[in-house]
Amino acid sequence: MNITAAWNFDKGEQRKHKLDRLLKAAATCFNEKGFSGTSLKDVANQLNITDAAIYYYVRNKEELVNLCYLKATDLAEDALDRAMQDGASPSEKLALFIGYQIDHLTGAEGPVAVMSEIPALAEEHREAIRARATRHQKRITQLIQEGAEDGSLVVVNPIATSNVILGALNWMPKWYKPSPVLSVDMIKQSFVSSLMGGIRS
Amino acid sequence: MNITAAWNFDKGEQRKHKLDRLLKAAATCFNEKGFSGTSLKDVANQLNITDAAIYYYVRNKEELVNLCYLKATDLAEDALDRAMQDGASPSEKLALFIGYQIDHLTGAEGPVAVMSEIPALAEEHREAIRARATRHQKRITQLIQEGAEDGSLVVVNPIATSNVILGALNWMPKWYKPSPVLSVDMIKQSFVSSLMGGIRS
DNA sequence: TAATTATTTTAATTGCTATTAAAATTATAA
DNA sequence: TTATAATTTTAATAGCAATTAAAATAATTA
Repeated sequence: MNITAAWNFDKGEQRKHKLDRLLKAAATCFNEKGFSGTSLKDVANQLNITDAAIYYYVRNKEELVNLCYLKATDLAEDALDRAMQDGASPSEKLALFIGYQIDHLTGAEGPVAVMSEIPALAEEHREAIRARATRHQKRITQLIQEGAEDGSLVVVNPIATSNVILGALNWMPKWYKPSPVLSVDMIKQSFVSSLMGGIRS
Repeated sequence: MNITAAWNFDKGEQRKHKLDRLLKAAATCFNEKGFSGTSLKDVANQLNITDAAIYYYVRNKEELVNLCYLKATDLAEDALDRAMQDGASPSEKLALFIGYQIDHLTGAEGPVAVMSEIPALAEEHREAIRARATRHQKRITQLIQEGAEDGSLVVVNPIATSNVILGALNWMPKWYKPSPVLSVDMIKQSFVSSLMGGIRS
């Protein structure tokens, strides 16, 4: 019985693990060729399976993007949540967020899909993702605003500034690949320095 | 004869103008739904013509993206060229480049297509675009480097920094729309302040 | 081992979309 | 006006890619 339970557990885990690999393969393709430019065969090839096998893990292609975008959203929110917890000042929170998010984008949970084809989502999913993305950006804008108010940040316009920060981060999966010449740590320092030095007072 | 020449001139201009409108409609669609996610019918609908009519102006869909990407590349290079001319120090050149590029992204030449599906290009075009994009980024990296050397900029890593700047700019077409609350001028100031303040010594 | 369940593949089917050719329309020139 | 050239549309064609159902294989359980 213990054994049975253990096996069942493993099976569930195996399935989850395979879905995970599927999402990673999909994200890789999407970032490279876009959602619509990626065929299920492209994704399947990366995993040495047939395109039809994908349907065992996912209802359809749309669900595949949706899961990728949900994961991307989860990670972004997680980075911000943790930054809010760990940081003392708005300025520090912002710097931590940038670092945590870069960890996600370059870490083992990745690759993270760039959310650049939200209109391709089914209406329900689209609105859900949009709402969370909007909320996320508002939280960051708010943080910048607070920093401006308490004097720890010097900001021309909080909305534009949040777009600068999120733009630089969103674009990362487009160019990043592990490299000895440009370590993740170097990237983090550089991003924080470039993005924060300018608005930190 | 003068009249004939004038008419011929106008005809050529009209054709050019229509191609121009075509490219703008295409860029709008591409930025919204991606290259592969955009059908020629989508583009045609924006212009109140039939999808087949597009083939009078362009050989095929691939040429359409290529022209969009060529235009995007031209504009980016133009912004940098002019900045190099007009600016005195590396720091000033960089700031001018950011401003000029935002002018392009928000101005009447736009919308400018985000070059996010380069793999969709035919091999020849792809390599040509890639080469120019690489060169463009190298010039900016170089500029940052020079600024670091002459002490006008403080930089952790020039490559990462150029990615921050280009990422923030590349992402702009994804969120920008004319708005009275957030003027182009405000955006320019904000971008320069956020992106430059941090690396300016 | 035999039976059952899970996973993957093979082999259709279907619809969409790029592309083309021919026809129709519109504009220009004589 | 009439002929010629430019532009657009209508009406195919053709191929790809998502999806599905049925069959095959592999794994698990009894």
